[in-house]
Amino acid sequence: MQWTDERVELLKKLWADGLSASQIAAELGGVTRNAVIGKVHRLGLSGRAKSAPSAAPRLRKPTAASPAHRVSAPMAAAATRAPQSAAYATRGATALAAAPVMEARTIAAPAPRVVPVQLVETQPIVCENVTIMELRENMCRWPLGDPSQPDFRFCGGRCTPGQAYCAHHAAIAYQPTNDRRRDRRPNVPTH
DNA sequence: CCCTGATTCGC
DNA sequence: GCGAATCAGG
Repeated sequence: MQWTDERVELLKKLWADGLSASQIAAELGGVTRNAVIGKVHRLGLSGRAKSAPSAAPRLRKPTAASPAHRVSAPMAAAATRAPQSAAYATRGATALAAAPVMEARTIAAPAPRVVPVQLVETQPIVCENVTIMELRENMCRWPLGDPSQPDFRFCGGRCTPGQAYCAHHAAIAYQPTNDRRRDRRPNVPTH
């Protein structure tokens, strides 16, 4: 990915809006938060409108050394860090950039608004109803409500980073449809 | 643990 | 210039 004028502009805007580096990275897609921070500094627009605790001259990295400083494969690190970033659509609805990777069909179909709590779960489903701004990598991206409405939220429940949904919503989202995928073992015979 | 920005320095 | 690795902290 490269820092095109448009991406730089968006970066500036989002940074000025107070988004965190990781949030901006997610919005932009194809970059890590490190890249964003690095760019921000290079653009000389760090600091933002904070109480500027700043100053705090950083000590040089004492150890250095670091033999295997970097992974051999250039993209390896980025890949592990941002497997989902590539999935984000940079183009189009910016506000939905962090939405789970789903086809239009999927968006229309599940109508997750009314979450069926019929499934047996050990714990009650806890949807934190977070906004896109509050979404983190380890938060469930299960949409709640109408994406076109201002009250649109995401579940926000805990999930392992890289996973789209929390355990509960993953169970809903990834229900095998039996008649599809027959190449998969229908069920485990015994034990 | 999760996260934040800041810095260094090989590329 | 770029950004991963690292640091320092909340």
